[in-house]
Amino acid sequence: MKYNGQTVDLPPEAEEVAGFYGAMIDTEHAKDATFNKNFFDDFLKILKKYPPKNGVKITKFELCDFRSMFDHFEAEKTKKKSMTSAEKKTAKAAKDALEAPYTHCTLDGRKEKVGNFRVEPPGLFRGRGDHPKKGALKLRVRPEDITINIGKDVPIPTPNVPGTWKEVVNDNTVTWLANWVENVNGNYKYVFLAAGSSIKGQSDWTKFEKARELKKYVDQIRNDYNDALRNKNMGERQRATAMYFIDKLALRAGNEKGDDEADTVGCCSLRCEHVTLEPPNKLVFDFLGKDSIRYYNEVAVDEQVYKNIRIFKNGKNPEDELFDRVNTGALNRHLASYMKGLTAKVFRTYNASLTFQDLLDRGTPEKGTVQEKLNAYNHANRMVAILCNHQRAVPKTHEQSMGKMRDKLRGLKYERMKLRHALFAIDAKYKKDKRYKEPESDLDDDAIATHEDNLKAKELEKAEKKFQKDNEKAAEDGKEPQDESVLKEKLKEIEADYKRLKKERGTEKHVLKREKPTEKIEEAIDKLEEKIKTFKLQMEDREAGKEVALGTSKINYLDPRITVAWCKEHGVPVERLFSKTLMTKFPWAMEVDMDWKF
DNA sequence: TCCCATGACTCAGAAACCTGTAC
DNA sequence: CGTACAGGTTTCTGAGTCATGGG
Repeated sequence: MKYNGQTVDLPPEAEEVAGFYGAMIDTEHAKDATFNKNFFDDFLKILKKYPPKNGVKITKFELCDFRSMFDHFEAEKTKKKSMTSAEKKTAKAAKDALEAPYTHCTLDGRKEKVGNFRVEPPGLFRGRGDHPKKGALKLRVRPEDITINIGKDVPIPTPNVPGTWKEVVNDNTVTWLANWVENVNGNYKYVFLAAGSSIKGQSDWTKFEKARELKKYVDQIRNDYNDALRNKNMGERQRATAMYFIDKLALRAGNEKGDDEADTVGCCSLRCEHVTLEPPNKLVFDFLGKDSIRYYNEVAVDEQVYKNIRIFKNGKNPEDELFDRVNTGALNRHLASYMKGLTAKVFRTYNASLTFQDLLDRGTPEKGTVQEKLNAYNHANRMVAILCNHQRAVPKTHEQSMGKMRDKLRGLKYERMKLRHALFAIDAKYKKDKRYKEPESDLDDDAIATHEDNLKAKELEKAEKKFQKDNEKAAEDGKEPQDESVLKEKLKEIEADYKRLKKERGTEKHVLKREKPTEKIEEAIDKLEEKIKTFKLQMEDREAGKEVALGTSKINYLDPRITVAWCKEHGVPVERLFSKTLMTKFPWAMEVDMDWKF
């Protein structure tokens, strides 16, 4: 790196930290003031211990230049990319062989896959949202930091780097294999078994069975909280209102958070500023939830809920707690009084899976194609993801791919228009036919001209390419190449075709290249009509789903047995919906029969 | 008895990686 | 038939939930 234009000769310990930042100068993190401050504070501490060997004094972040480090990492990436596939394969095999001893463990005599067997490498803490500690240096973890949890009387594994374990315990009441305390927030980090392990599978099954059990109690719970919405005791009334939100809106419980964390909220920790009243009965929620993801929802609510929120907000400041007499502990204890193990998060699982089952039952076309059924499935999946507010960043290529789709749609409409005009040219009576009246609204003369230009350009290019290829082939076969005039003739033909099309513009008449009887044209229009319709739907779907993440609900909230049973009932291969990892995550769900319901 | 820190687990989106497909 | 790249899959680790236990 450079400082104030001067090259800095850093010892490896300091160079590593500078490199962590250098690799990130092109990211959003490097534009964040908190991130930069935290990084630089920690960098200075490291520099104090490992000062530049050439005596440069680093004191100001603004004078640091990490560009050369960034370029270095980019070059490394490019080098890696440019390896031949054979080289990549060898490199991967070598890495796999090195890691093979650590990927599995023995649990009760069975071989089980370990999830995160690599310890987290050092780096800069990538806190989400306005995390006050983002950018802080996350230290390298050494054996001395790690506690391992193994069976009694089994040999103690040797660390793969020099050092000795912090501690070796034999605790069979927990599922972790190793843990350490991370230095930035003081949180525990664990090595667990993989998602497909027996332990995780068992726990997943329990989770969904618990959610199903809620079905037996949910009516009573709803009756009770609806009554309690009017309770004279404000604590009870607040709790009932909170339960209403957790149940109807699938909000998270909302534990209290500290000052050293990002300011995010859930149900119990909502502040007055997060909910506004919109007469006569609408509430507008606007707050940052888990991962600092915005929750925005305008929703019509029960009249009494609306009144309650007005009462709870009365006389309070925006930054005051909306439910000042409710906390997650008390709420969960209340829920547990209905059913053993019932907590706020069970409602999310319950409502997600039940909604999904219901949408599938009502929305799957019995006689549709597999694709149509898959569309119904994805739609149901999306509705659940929206309910749970599972978001993603809009894909970088979204606008581009929408543009391409719009072009394609215009192309289809153009084709349909030409077919209609062909009918009109044959018999003017078709103009009166309702079916062919609909004008292509987004196909004005300009659009048509552009489209035809594009088509022409493509055809010309294609013709040239074909000509070249034919000649190459001829040369290979030892034949004479075609004369240049053949190509010229062809190009001329194309030009003439488009000249004709240009003349047709505005006449509502078209002569097909190959003559067709009117029935055939009508048939073709119908087919095209269908194609346009489904394509439009596809476009709308893509636009509506650009910010919705489907994976989270599929992995965590939707009982996999719903999917398996649905697949069996509708003859859809499960592999179309579950990736390899999901297949290994849900082996316990695969045997249900087709009429299983959540 | 309550409250609050601790600990262990699930759930979350981004980034890295891989793969199928359109050209 | 190779290649580029878009979109799907897997990995990574941060951010929640919630039970427990000790003061």
